[in-house]
Amino acid sequence: MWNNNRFSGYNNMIELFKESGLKLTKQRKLIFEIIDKNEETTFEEIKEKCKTVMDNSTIYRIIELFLEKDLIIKNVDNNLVYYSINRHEHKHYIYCVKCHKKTHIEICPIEEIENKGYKLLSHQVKINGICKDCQKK
Amino acid sequence: MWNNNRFSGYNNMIELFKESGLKLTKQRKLIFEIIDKNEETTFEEIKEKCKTVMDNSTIYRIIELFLEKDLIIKNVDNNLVYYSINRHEHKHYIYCVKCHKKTHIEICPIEEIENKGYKLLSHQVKINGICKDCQKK
DNA sequence: TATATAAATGCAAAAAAATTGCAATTAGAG
DNA sequence: CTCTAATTGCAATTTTTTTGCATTTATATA
Repeated sequence: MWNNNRFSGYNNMIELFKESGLKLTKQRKLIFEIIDKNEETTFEEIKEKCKTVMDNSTIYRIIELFLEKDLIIKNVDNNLVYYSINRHEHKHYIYCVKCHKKTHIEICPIEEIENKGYKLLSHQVKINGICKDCQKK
Repeated sequence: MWNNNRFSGYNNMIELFKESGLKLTKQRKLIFEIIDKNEETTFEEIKEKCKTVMDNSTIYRIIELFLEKDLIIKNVDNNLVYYSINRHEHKHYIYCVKCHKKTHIEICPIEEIENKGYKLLSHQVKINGICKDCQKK
C-alpha cells in the first residue's frame, strides 16, 4: 500500500515520521498502516485490529498525535468517526455508500470565497450518495 | 426568535412538533429554543443552560429524538459537536470564526453529482474563514 | 555495535460521558 | 375533567476516555 506513491511528496512512512519528529514504533506503524489501507477507517476498526497488540490508551494517544502532526484527518458522519491519511490534496469526492467507490468532484468554492474577501481557514466537505451502478442493483 | 419566519414552511414550534408527532413538553421546548437562538449550539451550551431544569439523560434523549425527527442537524468541527435547527434550506455558508458572520456561497456541487449519475443521500459542508472586516482588525 | 537517555508504552485506576430500567409525572385526546 | 400513553427524573450501570507512573524501546552518538 505504501509504495504506490499515493502520498504526494513522501516516498515512505519512515521519511514522513522523521519529518514530523516522531519515533517509528511498531504501534504507530500499525495504526498508520491500518488507516492507510482504506479510504476511511473508523475508530472501532482501529481498536479491533489493535486490541491484541497494544493498549487502548496507546491507541488514543497515537491518534491524537497523528492529528496534531496533521498526518491524518478526522471526519465525523452519522455519529461515526472516520480517520484517513492526510494526502494534502485539495480534492472533494462523492462516496458511494454501497460499493465505497469515490468519484472526484470538480467544483470547488475556494475561488468564490476568496473573491468575497474571506481568508480561508478550514473546510470540510462530505458527500454521500449511491453511484449509478449500485442504483441498478 | 420563533415568530420571525426564519423557518420555511412552519409558522411556529407548536405546529412543527405536532407534525412530527411530538408532545410539547417544557423540556423539549427549552432545548429547541436554545438551539434556535444561535446559528450553532454546542452540546455543552445546552447542558449548561438546562442543568437546573432537567436531567442529563433527558437532554440526551431529546437531542436524539430531534435528530431522528430531522428537527435539528448535527455537525462536528474541530472536536466540538454543534446542533442547529434544520431549516430545510439547501445553502452553504462560510463562517467567520471571529465575528461569526456568515456569508452565503453560491456554488453547489449537486448538479455535477447528479450528472455523474449519483443519487445524493447526504452532504455536509463546513467552511471556516476570516471575513474582510475582521482581517483588517 | 554498545550505551545512554528521552520518549513511548502498558497497566491499573480514575474520571467523564452516555445509557438504562423503572417509578412518578405530565401532555393531550376524548 | 379524566384517562392513558408518553415523557421525565433518578439512581445505577455501562462505556469511553484520560491519567500517573513504572517499564520498555527507539535512536543518537560514542
